[in-house]
Amino acid sequence: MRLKDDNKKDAIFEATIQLINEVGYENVSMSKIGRKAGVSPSTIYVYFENKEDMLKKVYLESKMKFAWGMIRGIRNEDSVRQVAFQLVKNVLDYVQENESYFLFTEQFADSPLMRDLDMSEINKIFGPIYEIVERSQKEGILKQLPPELLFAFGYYPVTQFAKGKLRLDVSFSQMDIESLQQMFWDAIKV
Amino acid sequence: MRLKDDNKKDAIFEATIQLINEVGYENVSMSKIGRKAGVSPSTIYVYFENKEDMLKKVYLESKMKFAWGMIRGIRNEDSVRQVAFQLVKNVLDYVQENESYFLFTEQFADSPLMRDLDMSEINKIFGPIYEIVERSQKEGILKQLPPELLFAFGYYPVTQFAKGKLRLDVSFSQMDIESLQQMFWDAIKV
Amino acid sequence: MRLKDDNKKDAIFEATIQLINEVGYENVSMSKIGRKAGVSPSTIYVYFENKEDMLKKVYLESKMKFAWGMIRGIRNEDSVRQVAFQLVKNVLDYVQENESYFLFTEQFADSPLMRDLDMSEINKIFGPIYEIVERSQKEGILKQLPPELLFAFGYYPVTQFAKGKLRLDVSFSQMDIESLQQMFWDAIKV
Amino acid sequence: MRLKDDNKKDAIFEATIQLINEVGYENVSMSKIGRKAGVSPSTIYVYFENKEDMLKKVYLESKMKFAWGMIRGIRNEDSVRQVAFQLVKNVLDYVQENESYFLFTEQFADSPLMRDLDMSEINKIFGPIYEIVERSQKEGILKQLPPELLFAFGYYPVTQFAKGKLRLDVSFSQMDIESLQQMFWDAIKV
DNA sequence: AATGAATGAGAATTCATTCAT
DNA sequence: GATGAATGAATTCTCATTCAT
Repeated sequence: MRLKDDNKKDAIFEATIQLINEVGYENVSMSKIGRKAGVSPSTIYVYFENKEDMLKKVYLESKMKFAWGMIRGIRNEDSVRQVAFQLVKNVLDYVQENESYFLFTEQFADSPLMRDLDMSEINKIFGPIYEIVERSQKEGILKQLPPELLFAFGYYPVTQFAKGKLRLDVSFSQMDIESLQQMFWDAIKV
Repeated sequence: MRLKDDNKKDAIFEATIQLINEVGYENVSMSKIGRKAGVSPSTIYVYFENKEDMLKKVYLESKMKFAWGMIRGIRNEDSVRQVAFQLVKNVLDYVQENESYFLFTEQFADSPLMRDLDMSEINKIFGPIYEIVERSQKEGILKQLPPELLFAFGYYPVTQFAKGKLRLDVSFSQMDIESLQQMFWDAIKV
Repeated sequence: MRLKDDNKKDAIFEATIQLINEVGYENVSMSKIGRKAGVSPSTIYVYFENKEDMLKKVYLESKMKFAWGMIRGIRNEDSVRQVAFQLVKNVLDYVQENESYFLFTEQFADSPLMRDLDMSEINKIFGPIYEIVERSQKEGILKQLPPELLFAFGYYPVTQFAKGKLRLDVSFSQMDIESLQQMFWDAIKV
Repeated sequence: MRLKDDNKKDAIFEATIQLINEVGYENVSMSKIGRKAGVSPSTIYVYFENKEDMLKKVYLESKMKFAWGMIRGIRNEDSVRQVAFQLVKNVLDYVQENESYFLFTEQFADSPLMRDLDMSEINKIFGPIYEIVERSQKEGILKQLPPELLFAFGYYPVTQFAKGKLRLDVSFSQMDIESLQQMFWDAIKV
């Protein structure tokens, strides 16, 4: 009996992400993924129930990776201003270092396929940040608004800006980073 | 010889948008679109070169509609603060009044299909706004940053927030609107 | 616009029956049927919903043909003995003249696929026979048993006997026919 | 080295029959059979050459079982009338007590898969019956016809009748049994 | 212009069988 | 002997597009 080979699963993950970024979801077939991953298309069905199951799992893993990237280096005792600046920096770093993972998730963000996924595991990762926000709101440093609204200004403009740069194949300047950090901070601080 | 019938073209546009929102892009076929539009699938090829051509045209038209919605009621003589507030309001109004058009464009925003589209016609619509921004930067009211960066804070957080609400099928409160307006303004003003 | 071509439908019917007799149900694929019928496999889907739908329709049509063959030449004023003899003769004639249709239906008689088919249309064809049976039972000529039980002795031994002969590729002698008729009659008469 | 395990072989037999009755031949795969039998699909290949070989062996074994069931309790010194009545009774009893075996064989009776099987072993079981028939024909009790023709009236109407009852999930009444016995007897006796 | 029939190409998936342990 | 992983070959079915009218 052969043992299940984790390399194969990883190769399928990687091939899926690369291919979808290269040719778009609508042009990705199981046999193309298999070919790129170096396995038979039917082997994919040893590791996943079907195409949808596979895509969802790749998506969740990518999101999880992103979440860990976002909170990297943030400590509970940091000032909320520091945290805000760090978040923006982390997002930009992650996007740049994990371009293909990032673009893959963006392409599925609005797909009906990814509705109703259980994101609770991922959201838990942001627990510490929520605590800092709450504390800072009590201290009167942050606007008294739902945290989601505050996050929105640190996440969406940053990722969309980054996406534009990736498409043009240019990297971010130090000034870009500082501008985004400052604007985020101005948006959420009292 | 009958003339090409604009009603039919419109029916095809509308059917495409509705269908894609209902069942997702991957489940939309030319014959389903034809059926919903009340025409034969082959009739679609009288009006469009092929499926891709059609989707691109529907996408561009939707984006155009959105652009007009965004600058609605904005006049050159308005203060930039007024303009900023109006933009946020316009986005939210448009999204709410044109849900299916909006969701359709969002679903394709990151699709490789829509890469390399000529958006210059659409960008022209924002000409007056660019002028106001430039003027305000000279007057020292707005941060001295690329306009795209400024816009990013008035567009992405707002649309993503709106999308979340649409998914939950709830509308925006007056406080939601004011919060988004104020945060946008705080982010871009000096 | 091309018109639907009844020849194509017939060709598909015929090809299905021939193929299933030649290689068995488990080895018949839509593409083999298409090839034999001289059409593309996808053309079959213009005429039928799917494989199951097609098989059911071919089955029902074959059964209908058989039913008409069974009552051929039987008139209400015939004596029940005459009718019984005629039925046996008709079955044998039909089987011999429509070997492929007959063998096709036999192969599906016990298939789960053909459960729950609406046979009412077909059963109606036997209405006149039922009347004769009823009449004869009142007259004390036939055994007082459910008609299905009576029919069973005129149908199953005859078809199964015929099937055996077909397999050996021999035809029925006059004596075979007369024996089956007499045995049927002895079984059901009082 | 372990020995081939008859329990496993039996489990595979049983699983095959149950599964085919439950979901139909077209939906039965080697791995489903393995799962139901509690063995790996590849284990089946230890006991059988391939799927076809396995099905044929299961079929032959089932037929053998049926044959033994049919001659149960019949002794050479019984009168032929007794024998005829007993045969009908035996068939009905067997069908009722071994529903899944019986339905399994019926489903394959006309399948090309089961053509060209060597049934001589099974036919030998009926030797004693043939002797009784021959004797009775000499004594002028039975019609002077090929035994197969005589058997046909004791076997096919009975099994088909029984199958109809099984489908409706009802059992046979004493009157059903007696009717079938009497009709069989009337059909074959002089 | 309009259309329903027709189809080649390709999709996801299944499966009997073999492989490696 | 026993097994789960692996796969080539095949299956059903869909679909964008073209054809013939």
